Amino acid sequence: MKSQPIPEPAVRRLSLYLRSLEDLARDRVEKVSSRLLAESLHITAAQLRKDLAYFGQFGRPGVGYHVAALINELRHILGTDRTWRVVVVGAGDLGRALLRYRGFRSKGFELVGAFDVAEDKIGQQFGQVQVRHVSELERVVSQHGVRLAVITTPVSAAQNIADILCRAGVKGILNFAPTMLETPPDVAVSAVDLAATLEQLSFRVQSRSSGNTTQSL
Amino acid sequence: MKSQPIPEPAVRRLSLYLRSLEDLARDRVEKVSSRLLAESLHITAAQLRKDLAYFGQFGRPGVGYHVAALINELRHILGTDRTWRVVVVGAGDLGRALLRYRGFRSKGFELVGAFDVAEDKIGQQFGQVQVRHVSELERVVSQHGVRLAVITTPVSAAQNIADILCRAGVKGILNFAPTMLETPPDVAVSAVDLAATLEQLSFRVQSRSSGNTTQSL
DNA sequence: CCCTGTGAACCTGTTCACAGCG
DNA sequence: CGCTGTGAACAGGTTCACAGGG
Repeated sequence: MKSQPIPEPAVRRLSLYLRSLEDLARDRVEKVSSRLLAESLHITAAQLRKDLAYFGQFGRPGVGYHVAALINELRHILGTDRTWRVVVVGAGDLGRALLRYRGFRSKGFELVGAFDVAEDKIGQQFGQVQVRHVSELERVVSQHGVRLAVITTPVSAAQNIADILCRAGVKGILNFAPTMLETPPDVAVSAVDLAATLEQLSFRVQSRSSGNTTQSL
Repeated sequence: MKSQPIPEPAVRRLSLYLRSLEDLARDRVEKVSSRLLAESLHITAAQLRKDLAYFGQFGRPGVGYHVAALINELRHILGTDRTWRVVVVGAGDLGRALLRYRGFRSKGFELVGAFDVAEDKIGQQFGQVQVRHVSELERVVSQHGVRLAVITTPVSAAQNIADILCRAGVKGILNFAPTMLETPPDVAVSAVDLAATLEQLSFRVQSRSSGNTTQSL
């Protein structure tokens, strides 16, 4: 495995491969070919093999990939073979929905804190965590070594929260506020813009150039 | 404006341009150069000009773009200059959060129906709409000519719901269930996979190759 | 023979640099 | 002179096709 520049789209697809592999493992499938794994994802087999090849040699010619082994490899590559502590800032409808979502834990993410400024939300419990005031955010994040955060605040608060998070040592932010966050270069930001995603659909439907491409952020 | 193949990423950026322009309009800014509009989005001015050029000539040399006019153009291109009726299937935490989210209306999307199978949810009101049983889904969608839908059901139900939606005439699906939907080629699917998005962050943080790229689905 | 890993060819999208208009 | 629109050069990703292992 030589150190190469990894295509960004390849990393996105890794998550899809992992999800499919976990499905296969649940069905007690032990090995799988690139063809079989790729086709349900509407990806070519060559693409899948090349994506994996950026990170190492995991398959066996004539056989395919060992499902359990590849799952472990992918989790290791993605960094989810250990648990990441995550805080959620903004306990509105969306924030609360995320706090109660049970799909994160098994993927290696543990929601350890929720924050808001509204007095009536402070102290309420959603999922496993109680909502604290934002004034405690910086202390909690740095004390617990939290490195990932989710922002579900209104646009008006988002940049300020991002600044606090960066000061406290967060290295990755999942941003649901429809605004561009300015962060230091060592802090990664992924944005989920629901309105923009609907606009994409609108465009594709309207222009009938629809190609049924499923994109996963 | 010649008919060309439009780069898919260009369309995604259109939503970002539109959002920035709407911000400018709110601040009573009347014209803007490609440089100014691009820089806050961390995009090059040439990129922005080329993206717009796929759709027409909207700027004036020496001046820039007229904010209000370009907003209208972009809305027209995206198809959001008219209102799209949207149904939400799955009234769990996430579905309810979307139903209450007020950011869709102003972008041209109107949530007109919510559906679930849980008896205790049927009849409850979230946002402007009441939850109906999924058995009514096909009828409501086809009667009202709904063409966009959001799926927030568990994975186990998602494909079945997608089939119903497609039968009823839906042409675009925003899918939050972490599974690949099979749809006819004339139905567009956009997927938002929250766990996968966190995995991307995990990877970027872990490998410290973080380049602070904000991607918007 | 089936399947992986991979260089090479291909294609798509981005950046550059400049002609031309206001 | 500033700024747009655009062909041309460039970069990044994807697909192809095949060598080689089991």
